[in-house]
Formats: sequence, structure tokens, C-alpha cells
Amino acid sequence: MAGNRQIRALNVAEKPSVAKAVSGILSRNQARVREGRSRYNKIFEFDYTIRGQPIHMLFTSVTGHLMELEFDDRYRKWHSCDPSELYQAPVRKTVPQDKLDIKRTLQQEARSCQWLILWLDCDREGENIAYEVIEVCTEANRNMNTWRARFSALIDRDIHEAVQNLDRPNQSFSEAVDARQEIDLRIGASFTRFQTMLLKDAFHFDFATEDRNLILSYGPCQFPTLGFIVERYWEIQAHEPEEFWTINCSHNSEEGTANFSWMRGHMFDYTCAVTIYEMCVEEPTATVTMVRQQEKLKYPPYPLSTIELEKRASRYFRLSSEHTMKVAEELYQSGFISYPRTETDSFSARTDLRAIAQEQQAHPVWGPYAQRLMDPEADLWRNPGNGGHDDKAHPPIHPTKFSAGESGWSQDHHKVYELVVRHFLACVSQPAVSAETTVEIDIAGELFSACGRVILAKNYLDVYRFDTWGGSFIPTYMLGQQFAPTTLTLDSGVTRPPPLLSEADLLSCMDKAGIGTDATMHDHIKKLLDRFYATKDANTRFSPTNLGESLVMGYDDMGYELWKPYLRSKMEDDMKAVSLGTKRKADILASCLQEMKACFLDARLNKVKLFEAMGIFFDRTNRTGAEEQQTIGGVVRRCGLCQQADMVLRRRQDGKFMVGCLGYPQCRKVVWLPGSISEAAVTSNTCNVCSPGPVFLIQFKFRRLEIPPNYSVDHLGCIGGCDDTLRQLTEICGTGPRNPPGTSASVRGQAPTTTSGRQAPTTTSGRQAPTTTSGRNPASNVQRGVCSHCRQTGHSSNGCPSQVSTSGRARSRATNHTNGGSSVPCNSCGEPCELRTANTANNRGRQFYSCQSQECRFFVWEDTINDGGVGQNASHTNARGSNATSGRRGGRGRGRRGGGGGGRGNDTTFVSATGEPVSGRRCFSCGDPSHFANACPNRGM
DNA sequence: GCAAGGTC
Repeated sequence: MAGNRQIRALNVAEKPSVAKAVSGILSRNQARVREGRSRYNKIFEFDYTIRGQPIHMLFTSVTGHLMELEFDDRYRKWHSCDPSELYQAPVRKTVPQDKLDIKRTLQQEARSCQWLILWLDCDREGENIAYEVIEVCTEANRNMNTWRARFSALIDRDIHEAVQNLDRPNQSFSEAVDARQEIDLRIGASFTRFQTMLLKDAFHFDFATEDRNLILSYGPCQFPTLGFIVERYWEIQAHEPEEFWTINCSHNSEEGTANFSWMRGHMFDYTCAVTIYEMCVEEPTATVTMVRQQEKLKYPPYPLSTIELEKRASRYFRLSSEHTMKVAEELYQSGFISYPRTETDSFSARTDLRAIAQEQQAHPVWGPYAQRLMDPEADLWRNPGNGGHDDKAHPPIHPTKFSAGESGWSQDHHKVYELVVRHFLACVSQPAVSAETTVEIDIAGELFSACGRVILAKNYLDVYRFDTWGGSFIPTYMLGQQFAPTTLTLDSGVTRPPPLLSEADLLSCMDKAGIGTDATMHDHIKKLLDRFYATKDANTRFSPTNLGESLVMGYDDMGYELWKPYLRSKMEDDMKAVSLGTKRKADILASCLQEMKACFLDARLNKVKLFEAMGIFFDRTNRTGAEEQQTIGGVVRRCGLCQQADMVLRRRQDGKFMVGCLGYPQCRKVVWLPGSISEAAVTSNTCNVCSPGPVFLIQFKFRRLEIPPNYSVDHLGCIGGCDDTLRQLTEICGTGPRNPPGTSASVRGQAPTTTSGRQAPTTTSGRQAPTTTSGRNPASNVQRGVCSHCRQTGHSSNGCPSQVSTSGRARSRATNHTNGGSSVPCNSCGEPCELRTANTANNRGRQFYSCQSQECRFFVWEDTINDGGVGQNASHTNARGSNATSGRRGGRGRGRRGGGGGGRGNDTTFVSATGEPVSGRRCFSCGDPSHFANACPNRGM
């Protein structure tokens, strides 16, 4: 028991492993351990002397953040408020249920301590967690003296130095995180609620969701991640193959064959390539102009960070980043590898690297390599490179305990452990060495080169089996030597689109753009799969789903870059400024939220873009969410029926004004307003009669000609029941707008509860008629009279021709399959055309027929067929809105050659697609074997 | 039912 005067200090680390490690170092493994209330977070006790003062140390931990940011209860339910209110709704930080045990331990121990020493990780999040711990501890003991221990690695000297030089917590760092949390929460929740409520019931989604609760989430990290996938997918779709040309030369000698490649690379201009080729063929003697011999090194990788671990495990073993992290976490928990969430890719000079390598000498497979590494005579050891990243909290991932495999390990545990060990051994090894020979030759003024490589020492490649470095042979050449090429060919190739993004590519994109952290990137990727936004194929390559693509397309069509990484990057810059103290938290919060709220409101105004984009892929249902009604003002009052949500002023698409519950469709409370209103806006004035309050007054403007002369056009009214004027006008005018001439009342039908005009604004039951149930519902009149899809009369939306093709449209976009039923024959070859969907800025989603044969350049927009558009459009416009005669559909090379000014002879005369030697000497231009194109009499015609 | 960030 500590003496009366001895100070008791409560030490708190970010995770149990750090509490254990630091206690071990400070107590020289003499600490006593006891249980706390949380089974993971033990308490270590020992005595220690800080600057000559004996201290009794209690050392425990949290598990990451202790608190969560959330909206006040009033705003927690999805229908409780207009999502735009989430930009101002009050938020609070609370300790969630599963962290209450840790909170109780901290408070209990804090009561007996005078000092609080914070050992959280030395990054912004760590600083923020420090303040969470301070808040909880000072709640129990107001008089604690609070200190911050700053350490950069869990090694003796750092830890002792940290505790002897205690500092104070840095509020700016913590505030940067507070701002980040608040922005993420407000943006994420508002857009997620908006998107989900707008779209989830409005379309038939073609993917199976056992879980009825489809959530179309938006997040400042998940959307840019999706954006990378969609962008690459679009790049591939937009790719037009382009033919190019290259000249290759080979030479067989007694020693073997050398293959020389053209130093110009390739040319897209066939005529130009052929002219050069003809010059070479005319004077084919090759002269060696350079022979260079060089020693080349291939360096081992930098020490292993989390992102590199994820990327490499994906590349080498095709493990998902999420699974890799799960396995790595288990290896870490059981002590085989170091902490797996680290940005650091350089070892501290004080790490005993040799001891780590030494442990691996017993391994049956890579043990001999480790032994060689330890042997000074082998000269294999090398201090590892520095990748330039240091999170100041954790070392690079490395093995911490030898294992030749444990009985409980899965294949993947073996793989990840092997990767960590081999990577570490590679890092501390010499680079591989090769001798490379480069030979350059000149044929008729054109330069060609060939390269050979002999591996002199594999070094790290011996242990890092994942890296390869191929050798290649080249015969000996002397400077000035001349020879006749064995083959000299003009070969064609075609440009290819880039591949879909692999998981490693995606991680690189995120890393570069600062999306997520080492500990969360894999979560964002997994979330895209969970939300049906993207899929991953067997080669770990990602494609967007129709849902993911249409969401991005919708925002893109609005002109918003919500799906690009810039928003996150800007936020990250702001966070940095706050942590450095150059900007204030309140300022960046205000500006960012203001900007995002404006963006949100604008996106909501432009929601038709989202509908249009979704409509390309999915069939509409006839259900509408409350979001489809225009919210034109703020909250009028709390709903008296469900008592859970607000009533807001709305204007329906048919022009009717109403005050409806945000809980719709669960709560159908509605107050219909007079049909003679031209404008209405909620004011900040409240009614002092109606209760329960507050009931905000609405400023109305009525159409003069639709109200009796004794009523004023302007009226500040209350919907709470006290307003006689409003009630009278409702009775006089009814609640629907007047129909324009020519539109029958049955088409613009009013709800049964309102046509009589008997419903007073004070009606409390105020049930809105369901829009889908029975023939009594006038909404069905609308369906019968006018197609809700194409707005034409004469058929319902179910029988709408354009509607019928929607599902075909959706599929054809993804698969470009032929729409069998209604195909159009090619006007050139007569074969049925393929129905495809355009993906250009001007015509995205528009369908067109094109001939499957690349020879026929037949093309027609699907929506112009009935207008006789086949003949008109086919000849001059293709799906990308460009001129078809430029040959874009047929490939640029083909078009150039077909329509080129110089004419052409036999394409194959000088071309050897199979790589065979050139067949003969013949003019490219006229085909005459007596001369070459550059001397052709027809030249220039 | 929503975000992203910690970590078990």
C-alpha cells in the first residue's frame, strides 16, 4: 500500500497491448496485474520514480475511442426530421453501452489518484481519445493533474524518456478530430437518409436483399472509393481500340537470337510507319551503334506498412484487404507479429533487427536463409531502407515470435505470417544484382535496341519468392559490327483499355487521395460490397454494380463531385490547419457545413437526376417516398399524431400545398391548405394560442382571382386550429389548385377527404389516402388517364412502350446484349443489330442500335426509330455523338486507311501479323513491285 | 437503419 504522501497516478493507454508493454518496461516486468470491469482492459500496478518523486502507478487502457458522436434523441429516428436539419441538429458525445465497463473502471480508479497520465497514440485520434479519457476521469475526480506521455516506439529508452518529460495534452489536435467527426456524421447521415428514403422504394432493384432494410449510404470515404471504381469502369467503356504499328527486327547468330525493338515505340499513322519501314527494307544492313554493359540493382521492398501488407496479400494470395486485416489481427493478438495497423515503413535505429532475424533461423523453409543472413561472411545483411513514413506510434509490421506454423492456423494465417517474415528478411538483405547489356543498332537511320540480363546475385530474391527478376539472353555484339537482319517486320497492334481496378490498385488510389486511414481503408472497400455498390471478381478486380454506377452518375449529372476525393482532401487540409492552430475549429465547421448544406439542398432540388440515372438501370415502382414531395419550408410543428416527427410545409408535384408529417408513410397526418395559395413560407413567428407549441406561422400569398374580394392576398396564418381565415378559405376554395384549361378534373383528381372541401385545417385525424390501394383512390385515375412514365395518353405506365424497354435497357448497358424482341436490322448487311446504351456526357443512358459487324458502320438512336430517324442518323452520328465517318467505331487505323488520301495497295504486302519475315518488295501505294511508295509516281495524288 | 475513427 502506498504511503499517505505518495502520489498515485492513473496511466491510460489506447489499447491493452500498450498498457501491458509500457508497464512491463517501466516496472521491469515487476508489475502486478488485476482485473478491471472490462475483461480486455487489465490494470497493472507498480512503483516508479518520476524526476525523483516516487509514484504509485496504476496502468490501464481503453480500446480506441471511448465515446461516440450522435444526434440528440429528438433527431435519431430517420423520419424525425427533415434530413437538411441534420446540419444544425444538436449532437453530443456519449460513451456507448459496450464501453461503459471501461468508463466505470476509469472512474473508479481515478477517485484514488491525483495524477492522470495519458499514453494514447501520438496522432490526432490519440489526442482526441485523451480528451475523452480526461472527461470521464475528471467527472469522478475534479482535481486530477493531467499529463501527456509522448512516445514514438514501445522501446525502453523512448518510454523512460516519455515519462520523465511529461507534457500537456494538445487541444488543437483533439479539436481537429472533433470537427472531422461532426462533419462526417452530419454529411453522412443527411445524405444517407435522403438517398435511401428517396430511392429505395421507388425502383425494383434486381439484386436480392434478404434484408428488407436496404440502405443507400453516403459517406465521405465510401463514395470517393466507389468513384475510383466507376471512373475506371467508364474509362474502359469509353475506350476505342486504336491500331498502331511498330517495326521489329531479329538477328540469329551462332550464339543465339537477339530481338531488337524499335526505339520509336509505335506509330498510329500507318502511312508514316510504312514509309519508314520501306526505307529500312530498302537498306536493311544493321550497324551496331552502341554496346553498354551495366550493373543493375533490384532493391528489396521497404519495411511493411499496413497498406503494403494489404496490397501484397491481395496480389500474392488474392486475399481481400478486409480478410488480411482480420488474419493479421489474430496473429497480432496471439503474439506472432507486431501491431498490424501502422503507417510506418522505416525501422527505428534502436530496433534490434538482428534479434528478429535470428529467431527465424529454425524455420524449415526460410531458416537456412536467415542463417546465411546472420553469417558475416555471406555479406547478405543490409540495414533496411526508409520508406519515409512514420506514424510515431508503431514500428513496421514484423515477426515478433517464431513459428513454423501453429495447429490452429488456417492456410491464410500461414500465408500472412510467411509474408510478414519473408518481407522482413528481404528488407534486411542486400539487393539483387545483375549485369545488363544493351545493344543499339541503326538500320537506314532508324534506331533499334535489344537488352540482355544476367543475374549475378539473387540476394533478397532468394527469400522473397513473390518478387521476380527475369534474365534474358543476348548474343555478343561489337561496336561498329554490321549484319543483315534475319527478320524485319512491320507489325500491327491495337491499344487496349486499362484493366478494372484491382484491390491493390484501389488501395493505392485511396492512399494517394488520403481516403481513409491504414486502419479503415479495408472497411470502406468492404462497405461498397455490402451495400451492393460494387462487386469483386476472382481476380480481385472491382466493377460497379448498376446501383453504384447510377448513384455516381446521378450526382455526376448534377455537376457535383461528391463522388470524387476532393471533398475529403479539402477536409483533411482543414483538419491539419486546425491541429496546427492556423484555423479555428468553429470556423472550419461553420464553413464546411454551410457549404455541404447548400450542396445537400441543391442535390435535393436536382433529385430528378438521380431518378433519371436509376431509371436507366431499374424499373420504377409506383410507390413514392415522402422525399418526392417538395419540402418548401421548415418545420411547422411537432406531429400530434405520431408524436415522433415534425410536420413540414410541402408542395406536391400537382401544386397542392400541405403540412405533412415527416414520418410519412408510417404516419399519414396531413393538413391540406387552400387551393388558392400561390406562395407559402414558414416564418419564425409562433402562434401564442395553439398548443402544444411551438406552432410556426406561415406566410401565405393567395391568388386574387380565386378568393373573395373581402380577403387579403397576404395572410400570416396558423395551421394549429385557431385561424378562421384559413379555415374559411379552405371551405371556399377547396384544397386543390385550379386545373389549367383542357386538363380534366379526373386527371388531376383530388383526394376523397378533400374534394368536398369539408376538411378543415384543424382536422386532427387528417389521414392521407393511400396512393396505391383501391380504385377509390384518385391517384389511379391519373394512372389510367396519362402514363406516368412517358406522359402520353392512351396507355398506362404498365403498358408504356418506353417503360417496357427499361429493363432491357438496364441489362444492355451492363452486358450489351441484343434485345431480341424488337431488334432493328442493319441497313447494310441485314443482320439484327445490337441494342446498346451510350455513355457520353451528352447522351448517357440513351440507347442505340448498331451493327455487330465492325465493317458496317450502321447506327441509329433507339428513340428516333419511330420518327423515321434510321436513315437520317445512321450516316452521320454515332453513339458517342461524333461523326461516324471518322471511323471511330471501326478503329482509327481502319478509318484512316479506308478514307486516307494516299490510297493503298495490299495491306498485307509488308505486314506480317504473325511475325514472319516480310514477304516482298512492292509499293504500298499502287502495289507495283517495281518501286516503293516513296518513289511511286502516284504519290501525292 | 446513417459517417469515420479508434480497437477487442
